[in-house]
Amino acid sequence: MKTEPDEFSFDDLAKRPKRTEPWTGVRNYQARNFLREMRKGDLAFFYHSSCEVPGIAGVAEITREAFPDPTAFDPRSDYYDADSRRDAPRWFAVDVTFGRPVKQFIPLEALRSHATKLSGFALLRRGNRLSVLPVDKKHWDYILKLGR
DNA sequence: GCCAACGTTGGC
DNA sequence: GCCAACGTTGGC
Repeated sequence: MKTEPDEFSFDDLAKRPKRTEPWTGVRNYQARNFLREMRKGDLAFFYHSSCEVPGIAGVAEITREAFPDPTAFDPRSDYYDADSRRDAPRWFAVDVTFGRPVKQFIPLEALRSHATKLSGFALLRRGNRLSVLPVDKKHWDYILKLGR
């Protein structure tokens, strides 16, 4: 799961009540579909994007499965979408809870340097812009080791 | 349904 | 700030 640390960082997540934050504002259908596939207890890499050193800062846990994204119903929200109605929601959110930091931050550059082992990992695909994307088990395990 | 124009993302 | 890569929009 990607976030711009200037807006909301992994440290910010740790400071939230119950170390939990609703993951709202996803407005891409493919990313939304990945969100909806998440199950309670699933783990996610918390990725910092659009910053000085992009990369993985830690591990988070999905603590609530997909529910209608309330920001889509709020005309004052940047993420308001008049086409998403309460009786037919278009956008969804999940609750994300702080899991643990990785011992060493894993820069995107490091991930790229393991491109062979991480072949097929969506984050490394050219032109990738999804804010929520899947991680294969084998990739997950390999990346975790990079952060030890 | 096509496609040009435009907007956004995100690494560099 | 630049720009490639996409997604979305809207005219036709």
